[in-house]
Amino acid sequence: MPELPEAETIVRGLRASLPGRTVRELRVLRADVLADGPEAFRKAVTGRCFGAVERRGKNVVLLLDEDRRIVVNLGMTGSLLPDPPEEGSEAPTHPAVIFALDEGRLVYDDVRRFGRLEVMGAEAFRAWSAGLGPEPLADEFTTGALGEALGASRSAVRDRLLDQARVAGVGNIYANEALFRARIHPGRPCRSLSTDEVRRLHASLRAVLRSALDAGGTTIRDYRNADGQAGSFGPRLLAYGRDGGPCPRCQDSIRRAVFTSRSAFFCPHCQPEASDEAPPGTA
DNA sequence: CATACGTCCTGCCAGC
DNA sequence: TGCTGGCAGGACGTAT
Repeated sequence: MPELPEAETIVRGLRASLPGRTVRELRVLRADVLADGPEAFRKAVTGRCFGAVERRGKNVVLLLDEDRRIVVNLGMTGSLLPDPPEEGSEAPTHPAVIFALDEGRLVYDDVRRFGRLEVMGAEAFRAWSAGLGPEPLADEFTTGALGEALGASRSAVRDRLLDQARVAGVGNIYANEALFRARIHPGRPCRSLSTDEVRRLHASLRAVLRSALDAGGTTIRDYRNADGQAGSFGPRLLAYGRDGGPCPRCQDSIRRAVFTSRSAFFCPHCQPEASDEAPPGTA
């Protein structure tokens, strides 16, 4: 489940080796990860040279010459691994696409193949990026920007945080963690949040993303998944995956609830379902 | 428009 | 012990 911190960790790893490398040959082992099919992809990337490596939300963006980009949506278990592997990097277990470079290789590895690779020209990329919400770690992402993203929706705040068109880069893990830290129940309707709750959520979301990034991301299970470098943030998750365990704040039991077909983790004591804050609009 | 749900895919693990 | 069924979930497509 690569989210923003995991995608950014992959990006930083690739920056050491990828820029300046040329794609000599493409080996497609799993065509279904290529959004526009293997032939179009091969044609679009073969002979081209990699430039900067960037990130947008949970997506890794590999710049190519002539203002083209490979946008990599990592899905649940995707990763981009340099071969030979860098220090501390996992070896590929389920290679789907192999870029043979003028020096070494770049492997797109994906166990479940929910990930997708797509080549975009400048205009297509602009349009795609414009469809995503703001970057939560950018300076422009103020409390007001989060408030706007949540809006007056009746949707659960956890679900809204997962909507990439509202905020880019947040997945189920960090949504739950941010809500725990902000002491907001994940099922609360967005419109019920007070100004102070939005402020707390803004601060906790940015804090948890930064901390996870500093730790190189989260590796939930050690089965060959996700991030190239096994992240060390897992043990520092306070609520996610800890149902039945003690709340680190009040020692009540963390609970798991499923809504919109996804698990939510929360402390029923610290994150009451009904707000005890001032009603919306009065704060 | 918003919301809900099925679909993709494989590995893991609880339960028999 | 070995098998099986359920579960995990990001994003998209279709339905309401």
